[in-house]
Amino acid sequence: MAKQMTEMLKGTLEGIVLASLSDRPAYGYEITSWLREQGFNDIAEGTVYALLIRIEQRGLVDVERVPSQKGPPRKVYSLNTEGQTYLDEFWRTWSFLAERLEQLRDGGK
Amino acid sequence: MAKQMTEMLKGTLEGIVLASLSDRPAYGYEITSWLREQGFNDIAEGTVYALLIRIEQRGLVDVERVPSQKGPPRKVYSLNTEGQTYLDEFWRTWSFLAERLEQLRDGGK
DNA sequence: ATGGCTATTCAGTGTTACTATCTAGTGGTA
DNA sequence: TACCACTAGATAGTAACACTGAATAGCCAT
Repeated sequence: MAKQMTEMLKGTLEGIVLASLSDRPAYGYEITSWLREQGFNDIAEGTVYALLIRIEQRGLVDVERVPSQKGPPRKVYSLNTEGQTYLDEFWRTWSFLAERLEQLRDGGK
Repeated sequence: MAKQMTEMLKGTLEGIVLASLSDRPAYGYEITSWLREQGFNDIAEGTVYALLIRIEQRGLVDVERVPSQKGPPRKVYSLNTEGQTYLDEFWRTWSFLAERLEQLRDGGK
């Protein structure tokens, strides 16, 4: 992937996934496919799974193992209350950053 | 600093500084102060200096040593052609990401 | 049984911002 | 003089995160 995108995703990819989970629960493979549909063509599967493990260990999501007809059991993640709080905080941080950057882009310093 | 902001700055702080330099040349201490004015209260000085060394080594900026009446000589950085190209690429990457996030925020998945 | 799709895990790497500390030059003040 | 504050830059070590590449595992069709 482009190096700039890789670096820019740090911190934001987590928010993207949490925001997606706030819409509806999903499992890792599904999230990866969805990200690719959204244009994040080069996101590695390993990246998504590592992220999911992190947010699970931080207690931001609940996990349920669900059998699949197409392969090994899925780990379905859903945002819990703590995760929602964290997501709200993410949006505040994002908004601050986005505002500063928009100011910078049009209008110079 | 808030951990979310720390992670989100990875990749974007570089663009912010480059964008600032595209407006006018500046030296490290000045950039740090300016960032604080912009609301990035907790950015460490060491972070800015490290970033400036990186973009210098990548050849994105030109450097000039300028004596100061207030202290040791300043290293004044200015964006060069290569840096401008890199900044344009940064804005494209940022736009993509910002669009995706705005979509996510209003409208869900 | 083999290959293809689904699904998850893991070890190792590179990049970046942070903390904490250090060096240095200038000017003011006790 | 000695000390302090402000200006200005450098550096060693740490934490966090996305990536690479590979391995494991289950299901189905040929």
